[in-house]
Amino acid sequence: MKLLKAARTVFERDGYFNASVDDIVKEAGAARGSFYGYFEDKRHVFRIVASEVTEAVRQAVISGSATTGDAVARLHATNLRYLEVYRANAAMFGLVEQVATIDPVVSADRMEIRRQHISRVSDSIARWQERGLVKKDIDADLVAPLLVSMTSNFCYWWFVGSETYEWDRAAETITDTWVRVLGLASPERVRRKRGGSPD
Amino acid sequence: MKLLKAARTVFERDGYFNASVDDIVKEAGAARGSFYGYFEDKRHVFRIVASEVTEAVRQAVISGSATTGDAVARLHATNLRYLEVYRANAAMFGLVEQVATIDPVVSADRMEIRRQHISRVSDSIARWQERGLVKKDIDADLVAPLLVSMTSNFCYWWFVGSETYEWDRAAETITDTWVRVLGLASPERVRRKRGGSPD
Amino acid sequence: MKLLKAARTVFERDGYFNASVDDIVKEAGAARGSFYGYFEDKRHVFRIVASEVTEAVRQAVISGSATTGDAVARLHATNLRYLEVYRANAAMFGLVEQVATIDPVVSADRMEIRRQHISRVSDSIARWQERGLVKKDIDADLVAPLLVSMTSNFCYWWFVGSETYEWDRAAETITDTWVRVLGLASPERVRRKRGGSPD
Amino acid sequence: MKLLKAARTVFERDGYFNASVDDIVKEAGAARGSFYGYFEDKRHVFRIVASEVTEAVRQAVISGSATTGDAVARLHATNLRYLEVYRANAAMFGLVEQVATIDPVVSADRMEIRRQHISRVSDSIARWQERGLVKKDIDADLVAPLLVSMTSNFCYWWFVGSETYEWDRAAETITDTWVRVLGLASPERVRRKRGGSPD
DNA sequence: AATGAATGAGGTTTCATTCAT
DNA sequence: TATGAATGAAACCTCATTCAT
Repeated sequence: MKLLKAARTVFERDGYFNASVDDIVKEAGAARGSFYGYFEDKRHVFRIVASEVTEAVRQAVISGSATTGDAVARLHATNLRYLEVYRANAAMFGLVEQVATIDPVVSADRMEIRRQHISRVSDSIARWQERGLVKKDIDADLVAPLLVSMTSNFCYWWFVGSETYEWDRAAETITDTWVRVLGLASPERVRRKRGGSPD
Repeated sequence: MKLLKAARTVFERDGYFNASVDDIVKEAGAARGSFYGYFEDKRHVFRIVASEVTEAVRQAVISGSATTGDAVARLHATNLRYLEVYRANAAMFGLVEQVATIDPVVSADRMEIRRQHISRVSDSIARWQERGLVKKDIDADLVAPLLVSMTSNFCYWWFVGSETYEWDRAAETITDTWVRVLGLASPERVRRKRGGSPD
Repeated sequence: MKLLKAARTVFERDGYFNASVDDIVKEAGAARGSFYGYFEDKRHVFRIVASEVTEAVRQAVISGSATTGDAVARLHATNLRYLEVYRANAAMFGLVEQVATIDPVVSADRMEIRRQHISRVSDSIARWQERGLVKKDIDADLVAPLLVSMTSNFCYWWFVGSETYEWDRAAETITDTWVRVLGLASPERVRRKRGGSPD
Repeated sequence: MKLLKAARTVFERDGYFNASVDDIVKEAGAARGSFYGYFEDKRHVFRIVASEVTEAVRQAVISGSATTGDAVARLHATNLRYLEVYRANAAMFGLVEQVATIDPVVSADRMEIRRQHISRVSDSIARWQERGLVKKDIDADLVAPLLVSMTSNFCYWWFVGSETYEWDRAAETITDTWVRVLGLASPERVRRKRGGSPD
């Protein structure tokens, strides 16, 4: 919708706190009062805009859970999908972090994404452990949040902040680091070798 | 100083955006105008309060660079120091993340801390590589920011957010994860050519 | 407009410096914020109110430039028009002098009025000199500002200050003084070569 | 005194309204509170500074009342004295006009100067009329304030405002204009000629 | 639904003045 | 007398929100 699109434009341009309802309606070419026919207030419209983005991240993180094929290759594919979604929505994703610090609803959304992300990683680890690809002494309840923090926060400084990295090398190093942390062996390697110090 | 202490109290209680200069002077039992004898505005007083905290983090991260002794033990000590400083200043540290999104000065401070933290980790990795404790093919320019992201963001969700972890186990898992990522062998282990989980 | 009228009322009653935006909105029966929908600040609204008055003066000073008829009679008519406009807008005219000392825009307006006034007088003198009603050795570049100063400042003390003069006698003395300064002879008098006090 | 001098400096530099007590004590190198040991408030210190200036003008206007000698020459001398004092104290004199619009005491002082100036001119006219140098039909009660307005306001625009005139020519034209207004004949001319149309 | 003028609470900031030392 | 920190009244201005049209 016109106002929703305008809101996202203004938020991305000015940030949440500098954006005023006025700026949004001006951007949309609408009248001041029209805004309140659609949204309760600035928070409300932000929550809606934000949910578009968080949904995209959820998709990137949740999908592709095929249980067959090469584990490392699939992990890498998931990581690449995550990096791409993060980069494409960097501005809004930065804003979600910003607004989460003051809006309980956005904060809850943000936590829910992380929760799901962690959950998905935990499940993967458990599956790998069952298949003997990851040692049983890996504490998934701690390692999963650590890996999610590592990846999401690295993306934050890369795509929202001003750190610059080379795409391929960064993506590969991320996956490589996951592999080292988990001692994740490719199924082939498991077959061939005994097991698992990270290479 | 009275107003500085009050400012920190109010910021930690109400957050940056809900805090007003009025609240601060009320908390300090001072008059409205007194505030402006010491600070230019709310931003200014926040920057000062924040710099106290960022300085504490800097100390935790920078100090203790003895080059002898057990590498893993010293890494663990540094991590513990970091966790303790983060926990002790959790509220303010959360605020720094919050305000960094809108105040360029706080943002620059925040970036500088990260830069120094990464730098310190890079240096450690380089030293370990020279001593043969870490393989040369570890890309410190990417692994250092990844490790810093992992640790700082995990602390954020733990101490500022509402995730709960058991202190000892979390601390040990963090160090353990660093060790796995780097393939860091204790000097002894290097000598004895024996694997083992870090203490 | 409601606020503009209220602003003028308050300015005339309290002066520029004692008037607050609050007083103006209270006088208008409007809300604080309404003011800023129309004006940027107190200065701005004053400039608008002032421009109404300066425009009135400009009209009084510029108009009626018929080139025929009795010179003295027409001079007197112009002077009367000036006195009337000054008296009718005395309060505001005093304020313009007051605010001109601190607001560059009002100051520029004030100067422009004087410039136009002087210019108009200069032109008249030149015309009279061409027609032989005023001697060529009159230095219009100096005499015009002197006459304008005389008239406007006399009005200031009369209508804004507390000096009191009898209307007819003052008006006639002013015109009479202009005539003496310029040695302005009525066309008839020039023809008849007879002196006479201006009507 | 140190504060008085500083006050004048600050007033002349910043104007009355922009000048703060703070600026004055800073200029004087004194402490905030010291000011109130000497003056009641900003108005008070301005009144004192102003009275120095108004006294100078009073002197220029009142003195030199010798009743003998050439009338026009003495008039010119008085006018020159007035111009010189005005020019020398232009900044403060402008401020007096400014502050007179809001401070009753300064306003009264300003009026008193004008009253004395007018009075002095009236007396001169009366004396000249007795001596036959000025016609009896000149209405001194109106012509005196007109001449004072002319001279003082011309000086205002010249020395305080931004109008520029050549000193000698302006001074002579002023006196010349007085002479025309009054039909003032030099005693010599009176003796030689019959009477008095201004040359 | 759309409009946009009007609202007024809420914040910011200044500065003349006081007062304990 | 000198100091300068503290005071607090009084102004300023913004902006989310309402409401009559």
